[in-house]
Amino acid sequence: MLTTLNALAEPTRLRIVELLQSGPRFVGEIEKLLVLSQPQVSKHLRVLREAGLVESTVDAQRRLYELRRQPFQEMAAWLEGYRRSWEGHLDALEAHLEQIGEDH
Amino acid sequence: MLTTLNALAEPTRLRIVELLQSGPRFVGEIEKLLVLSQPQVSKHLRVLREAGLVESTVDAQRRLYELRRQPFQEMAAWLEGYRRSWEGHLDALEAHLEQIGEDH
DNA sequence: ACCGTATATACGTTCTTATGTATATTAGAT
DNA sequence: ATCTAATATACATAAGAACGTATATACGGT
Repeated sequence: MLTTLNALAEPTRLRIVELLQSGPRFVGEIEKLLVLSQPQVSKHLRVLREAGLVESTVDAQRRLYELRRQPFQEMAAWLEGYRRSWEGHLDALEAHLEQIGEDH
Repeated sequence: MLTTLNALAEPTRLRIVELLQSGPRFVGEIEKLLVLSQPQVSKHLRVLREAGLVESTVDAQRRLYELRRQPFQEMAAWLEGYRRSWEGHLDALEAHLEQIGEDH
């Protein structure tokens, strides 16, 4: 979770991830679309790759980068814990409704 | 989103947030439970507070800190975008099955 | 074999941020 | 009014990370 959060908590990397949400892109595409220097893109992609957020496939001398599902699923699962911890805090009405629905 | 991610992308702060998931705590409690220096706790709580992740209420000279729901809900909503983008991206087989089932 | 294109890496520099130590603030108790 | 407890802040230092510039690597085309 920490490595995922750390990778995303950088403005440029978050922009790259947001871009990749629309589909896979080559390094050069990212560079031009987001107006970044080429080494900057490669460096950030490396961090994202090592964090498991993206993976690349080779196409001649170009590399196509795309998002991996897993870390996003893990974040969602992690957030579930918080959602539940709040759901668990039932107020009087909710507790009553819970009670009523119990044996259905 | 960035400020939220940034606040969470620090080991000590993430530990504090995880602790607060179990319920509100005083600064001194956090300090002892996580074995941190007092200024360290205050500083991190400040970052979390300014990022909107926690809020504090005053009780005599102590301050009770607790999580705020909003940023977690926002993260969940943000992740929804990614979940949907994958649901939408059908591969060849899925697209075919989709095609077949079209007029049912 | 050579050249150009695409991407990655190395290195130095700067900026940000976490930490420790010391001190300020605030509130309650005596 | 003074003392103590709880928390926040200031300042200096150190560690990590991002950026730019230069260079290396890998691959296709000629």
